[in-house]
Amino acid sequence: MAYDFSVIEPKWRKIWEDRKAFHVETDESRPKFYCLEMFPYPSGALHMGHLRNYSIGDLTARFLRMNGYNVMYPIGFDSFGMPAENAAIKMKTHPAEWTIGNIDHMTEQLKSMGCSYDWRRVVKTCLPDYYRWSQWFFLRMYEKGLAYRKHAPVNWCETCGTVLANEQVVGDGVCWRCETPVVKKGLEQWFLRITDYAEELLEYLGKLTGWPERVLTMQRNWIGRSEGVRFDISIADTDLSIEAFTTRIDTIFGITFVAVAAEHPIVRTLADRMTSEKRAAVLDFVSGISSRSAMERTAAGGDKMGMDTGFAAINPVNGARVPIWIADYVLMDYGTGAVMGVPAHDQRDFDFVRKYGLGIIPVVRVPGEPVPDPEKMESAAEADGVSCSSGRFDGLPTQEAIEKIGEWFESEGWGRRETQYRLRDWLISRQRYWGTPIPVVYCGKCGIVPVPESELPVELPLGAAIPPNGGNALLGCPDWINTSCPRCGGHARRETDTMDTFICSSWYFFRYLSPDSDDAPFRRGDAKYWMPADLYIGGIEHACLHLIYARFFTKVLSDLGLTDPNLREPFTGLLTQGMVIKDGAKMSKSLGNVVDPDEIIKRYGADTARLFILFASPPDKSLDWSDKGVEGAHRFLGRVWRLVEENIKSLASAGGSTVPMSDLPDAESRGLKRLIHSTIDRVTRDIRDERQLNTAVARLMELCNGLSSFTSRDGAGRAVFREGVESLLLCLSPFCPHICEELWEMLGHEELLAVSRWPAADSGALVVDTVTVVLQINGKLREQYSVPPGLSRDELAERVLAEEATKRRIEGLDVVRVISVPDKLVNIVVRG
RNA sequence: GCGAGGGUGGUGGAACUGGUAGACACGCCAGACUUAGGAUCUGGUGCCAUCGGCGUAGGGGUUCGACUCCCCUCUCUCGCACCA
Repeated sequence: MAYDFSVIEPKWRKIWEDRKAFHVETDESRPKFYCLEMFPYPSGALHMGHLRNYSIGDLTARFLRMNGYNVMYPIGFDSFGMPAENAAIKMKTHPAEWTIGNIDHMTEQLKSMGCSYDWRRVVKTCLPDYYRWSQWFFLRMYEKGLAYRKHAPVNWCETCGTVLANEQVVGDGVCWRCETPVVKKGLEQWFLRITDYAEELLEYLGKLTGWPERVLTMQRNWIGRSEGVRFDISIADTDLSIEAFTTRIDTIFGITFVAVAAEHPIVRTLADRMTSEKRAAVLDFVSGISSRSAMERTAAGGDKMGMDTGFAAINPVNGARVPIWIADYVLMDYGTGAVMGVPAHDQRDFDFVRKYGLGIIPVVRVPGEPVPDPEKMESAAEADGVSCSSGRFDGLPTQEAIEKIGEWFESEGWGRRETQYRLRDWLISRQRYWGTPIPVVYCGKCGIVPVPESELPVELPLGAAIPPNGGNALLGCPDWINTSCPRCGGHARRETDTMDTFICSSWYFFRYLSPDSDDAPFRRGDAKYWMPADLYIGGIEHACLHLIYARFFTKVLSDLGLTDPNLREPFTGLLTQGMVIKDGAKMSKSLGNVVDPDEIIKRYGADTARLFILFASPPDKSLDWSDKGVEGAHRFLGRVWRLVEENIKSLASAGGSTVPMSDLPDAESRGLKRLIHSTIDRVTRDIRDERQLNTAVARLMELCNGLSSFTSRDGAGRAVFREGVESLLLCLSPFCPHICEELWEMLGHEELLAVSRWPAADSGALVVDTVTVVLQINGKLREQYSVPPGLSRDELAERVLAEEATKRRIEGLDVVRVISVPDKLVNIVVRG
């Protein structure tokens, strides 16, 4: 009987399901492991990235299950969002229909992979029994002031017809989904106060030791903390002032101008006090800047644009009058929207001054050198040094000057020290239909009124017709929009914006734990037992999106008292899988280098697909797809199959007992026994400690090769052979579960391999009879010798020096030194 | 520019705290079995060569000994990018 995966794979999936092999429950008496994967968006079909993600996840889940852990390993679908609406228009269907159809298809695909999910726990975020809890969280946050509505300049994507959060504007200022350049628009929108958590989000990054450094750095940069001084600069000959923020208050004596953002409100105020001609010029300049997208603004290659307002600012420390300019490099949404211009010590200010011919005043010098000549400066001196031309602060090292001048500003009442973050509050409104409705109504009398908890969920009207022009379908649902005010009973309008889908994915990993809970989003006890997730596997593209939002949500849930107060982080370990590459580029439809997982599974089986993916490269590195490599993996499984099938009689008669090393009569059997246990040892360490799944596979291939060439299959040898085959199947089963399960059954086992115990390496079987040591002469390899292990430094040197070959090698040479490393080598240093 | 991670055979990739570079696999070559084989099995395969030499992006250093540690340079990928 040949290896026929098309029969074996469905057979075992059915048996696993029938025997509920992967059902899991909260069980305080057992150690838990929560293995979480980034759930897919139901775009239509799985791609190779999914296959890789879930192969790694299933391997982990199966490995830990066999190692005695109570393993939570769930899956779900992140099923709200734009693509469903686009597809609905294109294919003349309804987003719900399209989405549910895709979920069904992808569920079949996921099942065909043989992943050991607890399928009872599937979460679909587009269903009311899920999103009602997103709405419920929103209400809790609204009560606490964490959800609020404000008018602000926001990011607008014309193609998607909606606003976006800052995190969803990527690259050169384009929409994360459709890559349309994003423009600013002033709108009243809902926000979540994630900035309240900026400090903790940053601080706790230091505790996430199981996260890749790369992701931590990206989040650190995104949160962007900086300490500085916020202070007032008064405007000469007016009653006005401007607030500025700086991290380099030590350079305050070097101000030669003040720059404000084009969008800064002071610009209008000042414009109103200008001559009509000047005013028109200024407003024209400002609207020119504002109308450009972020992409256009940065595309100019850093060339800075500015215009003099004609007004002067007064430096608080010395009364110096400096011009106030409008500059396009000053951003309204960071700091105060105004900066003090210190060209001597800030490259941007320097560039600006170069262009517009403003002055330069150096106020920091290199210790031991004179004050630099501003005429001869070629770039700004941004490095620390000592203060100069700064009155009584002269001679202070930069850090000390920052400290002292900051104190001075506070004591004079000119300003205060402050910490700034780049992180902005999370804009969650979306002018889209296919999302979680925001549970508020607008009443003419009462204003914003939250929908009472008892009326949740606010269900999305499924009858809505999707407008072909891409607008929000909810606007076409008057019966849904028009409602009564929960407070006064009068007429009210429902909020027609829905929530950002990243809300859905910010807490789904809690819902998995209590999927049937209908009086709370999840049960506290379940969360206490399972959270935080021990390993989270997914792509790095979510480093500053989902992974920040989910951390924020976890902290909020904890502060709302819904979870243990100590649960501050959702994911202990994070594994960011590498991309799947083909022909040197990421798989993509436009390049035409996509390989369809379905076809691979159909042609070679899921076991082969998984094995190849796990073998071809370490999980966190990119993976080069190779059709030949897949065939190689398939061939290997064929060899494993034949190893059992062709020896089944001998294997069956061997029984289950193992023979200790000392009872093995021949060297070959002892060698195999040693190989078996060193393989178990290495594979276990590779998976558990290093996540080096590719080398784990390599070890198992070596074991298979060793078993294939093993000849003494009688008596004690037969028992060792069987032990080897069983160990191979046990260790290989997390990689390719179906074939291993089938062969396991052929060996006469009734218990499922999937729930069998992972083998333990017998340290007694790891001992070796001899070791190979090498002779080096001046560090170059010359001879190899077999010696007993454990010789001392001197014994080894003596023994190697006594060898004829050694003597020949050093004959007539002057031995200067002999270095001996036990069990490794002897290096003879010679001269002449 | 800043930050992170890489650069090892024809290819994907191994190499524990410095101690036999190239595990394992792909490809290739040769052979066996076959009507045939893109099936399977066996052997070979870093480079140059006659001993021997050279090899982990390049250059320097530390060391008895360096893919591994230190310094410099080049290069690739990813992320951020006027953040005051």
